Amino acid sequence: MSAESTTSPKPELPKPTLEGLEAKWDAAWETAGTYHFDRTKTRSEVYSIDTPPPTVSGELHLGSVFGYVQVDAMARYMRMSGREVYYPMGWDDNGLPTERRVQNVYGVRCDPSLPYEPGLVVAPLTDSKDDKNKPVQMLSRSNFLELCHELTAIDEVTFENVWRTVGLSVDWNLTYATIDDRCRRVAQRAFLRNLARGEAYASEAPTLWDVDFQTAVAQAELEDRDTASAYHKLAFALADGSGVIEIDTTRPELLPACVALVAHPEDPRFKDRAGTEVVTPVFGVRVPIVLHPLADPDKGTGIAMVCTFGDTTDIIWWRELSLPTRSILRRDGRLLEETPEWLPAEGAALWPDLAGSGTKQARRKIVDLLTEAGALIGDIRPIQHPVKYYEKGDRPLEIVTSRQWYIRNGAKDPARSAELVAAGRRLDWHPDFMRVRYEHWVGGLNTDWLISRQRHFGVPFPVWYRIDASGEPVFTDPIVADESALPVDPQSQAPVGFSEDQRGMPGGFIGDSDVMDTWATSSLTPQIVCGWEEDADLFARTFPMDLRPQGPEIIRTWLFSTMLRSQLEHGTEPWTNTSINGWILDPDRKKMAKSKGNVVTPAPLLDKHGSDGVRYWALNAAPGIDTAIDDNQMKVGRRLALKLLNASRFVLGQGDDIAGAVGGVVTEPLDRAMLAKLAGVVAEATTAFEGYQYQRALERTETFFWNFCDDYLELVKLRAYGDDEASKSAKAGLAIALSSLQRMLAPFLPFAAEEAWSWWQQGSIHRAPWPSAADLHAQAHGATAEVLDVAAAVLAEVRKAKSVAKRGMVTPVDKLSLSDTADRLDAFREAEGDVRRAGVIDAIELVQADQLSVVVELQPAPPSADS
RNA sequence: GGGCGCAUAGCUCAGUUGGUUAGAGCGCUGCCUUUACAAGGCAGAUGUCGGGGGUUCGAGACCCUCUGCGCCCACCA
Repeated sequence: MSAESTTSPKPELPKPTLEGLEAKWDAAWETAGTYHFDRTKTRSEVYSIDTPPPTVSGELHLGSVFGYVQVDAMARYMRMSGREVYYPMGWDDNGLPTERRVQNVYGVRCDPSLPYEPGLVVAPLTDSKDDKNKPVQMLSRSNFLELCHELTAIDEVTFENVWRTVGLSVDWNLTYATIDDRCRRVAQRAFLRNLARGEAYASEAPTLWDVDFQTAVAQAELEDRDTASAYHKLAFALADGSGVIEIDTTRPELLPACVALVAHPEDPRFKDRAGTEVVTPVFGVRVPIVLHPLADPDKGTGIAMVCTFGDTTDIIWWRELSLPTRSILRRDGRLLEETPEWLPAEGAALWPDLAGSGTKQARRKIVDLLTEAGALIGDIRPIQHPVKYYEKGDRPLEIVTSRQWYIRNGAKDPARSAELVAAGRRLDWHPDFMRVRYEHWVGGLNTDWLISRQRHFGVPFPVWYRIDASGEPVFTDPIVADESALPVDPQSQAPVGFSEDQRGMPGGFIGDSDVMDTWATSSLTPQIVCGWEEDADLFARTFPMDLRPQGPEIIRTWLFSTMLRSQLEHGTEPWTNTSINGWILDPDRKKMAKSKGNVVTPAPLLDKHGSDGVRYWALNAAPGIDTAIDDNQMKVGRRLALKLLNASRFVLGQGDDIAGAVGGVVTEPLDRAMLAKLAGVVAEATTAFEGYQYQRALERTETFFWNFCDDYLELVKLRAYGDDEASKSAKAGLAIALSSLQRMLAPFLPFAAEEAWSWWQQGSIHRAPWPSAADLHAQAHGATAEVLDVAAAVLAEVRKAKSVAKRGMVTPVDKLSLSDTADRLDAFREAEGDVRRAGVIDAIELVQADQLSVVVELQPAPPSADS
């Protein structure tokens, strides 16, 4: 073998580049089925992941990429460590976000009273003037639903492309959408079972209501927003004519709905007046003074106006004090058209002017009336106070009475609540402190889970109601669908024993017109993906699942409700682990949110830094830890990926049979020391991954890899040239370490790792076995890392001396004096030849001493041309 | 009002059950085109570990307390 053939990189090795790796390897993995689930594996061999189905609404944001990449790194580690990973992907396309998006994109609204128009084509709105001025187009329910399906199908393709670009190792044969047939079947089946067991029930009750979307909302979907409001002090005349009682209210427009005044039972100012009556100003309605401990003597004037219904406390007072119901709001948030029958003549006379007003308009009018009547005392005092909103809504929630479906969630059942807390404690949480949020939520529930929504694009309740002879629906005894017929649409299908022409007729039936909230379906993702009641074989291999990854903000919704459904249906936890990702913060450390307008989309960053670069940034954050968006970290990741390619290229240029060197024997002390050190890093990384601490595995691996490049590679590269035993040992060391390092970086940098692996190995690195610390230890033949540590330390001193002297690294060293302990001098002697070559050192003097000290005498600089 | 988390270099963050002189990257400064890598490499400077108490032979880490920030929850007249 000639000298040239071993001293330059082989020409056929490609010039390392990160460009295009994403598309290249995504296609290759798809073709090879690299991530296809092997369903011959048994439950103990399988690692199943309950992937969060992202809401399909336009664009993914960087926060999603952050969380999903962290899960993917775990999935890749699990796969390499020998588990068969079950990794599906879902799309949450069911529900309000999709309806809202369809309304905006196409300029349409749903009117369920319209007939279906087959073949109707609706084009998305453009930015043109014509489209902007176009009136809203009203569509039948079926046409509207068709558009929902059409748009989500487009969005799902976009989403899948992003996920493929960031390298999620999902099995793309295993996708679901929360509105698809399978999900509707599972959601309806689970509901029917809840109903049969008494866990689901319908109830007519006051509920929080969004007047824009015209639907009920659940406790979990509420958020408080600080909202401008104002105190109005109103005078209520005592019915016996002996004076007035003043109350403060922020909702004067609800005065016609006032049913009582309430004070604290111990409040000396009011307790003796309990049972007496006052007269509402302007409207002249007589209402009682009542006592209840929730009335706070320190708030306002210490006595409050109870209306049906101004806030949730009103509901409690109304229920516990058996007050009458006097609702004045319609479901669209406007005042009733017809004059309320409880108003006396004086109040009734005012109504025609108020009827149909929005709440703001009504407030102005009633304030004017109060002012005229002299019943508004003092100034209106503006305040900011928290008001309940639907998290996706724009106007404060109102409270209306309506018939809704609920699932018992422990809010009214301490035993069930305790079971749910206990189930949460059997889960392994990553990080553990997130468990507290779950426990607080379970403990703080005050109503059962309201699952019905008065919307269109969702899973229908699979029930119908008989219509009695007088034409009224009978809600007490619903007709339920048969499980074998699911999914059903009671709006378009008749129940067994009836025909479609009996719909709405006396003696006939009507279908339940509500749909389930999205969470009522997504709380069943383990049942959906594992084939509950549809694929018993798959279910046995995948359920209960291993991991539920998700965001912290949906512990109260998704995590809790999934736990609840699984407990109710299976009596078990749906998974054994849950990992909760942190937030993405913008560079000012503010949470990224659409409402703040600081959302960052992933595409430009992926383009600029490459998927491996973006992944590196995301994977530096531990589970549950918030992270600021940081371009620098992405650059560092990109550089690490490029370094992996370059180092691989270099090692693979060390001979024709470098792949064979993986099976070689490492004999030289320096090489053995390196493998000993590597074995330790593998052990640490493995332990870290098993504890879901992927970021620690990355940090340890990365540190070793840079030291490997800076020190070990430099120390052995000259020895590796050649064909003697020492050269073979170096090549074996290089090959074994490279193979290990590529695999250890593969979960983090799947594209660069696969590219470098493909240069010398068969098959995908992502199906290659995770390196074994024990094997590496055996190959090190009992060595410790000391020889490498000493040699690297001395080489660093030599480099430093040259750097301080502002000389090049190839500058020869005339003499090196090394002082150190006897043990470390012995270790140094083992690698003396390597250090001598790497540092270009002539003479070496060793002096026994207490600690390391190095004196470097450089060859004198040649006379400089310009000095 | 209650709870959880965070506070370490100019910036972003490590620092596992307490244990030598607290680390990395970015940024900054200097040097080097060297045979894998100049979109690179090598090297250098940089800290009252938020404040105050306490436990301990020893505290960035454990306890108490205060301050600031973030998030979650809460019946918000």
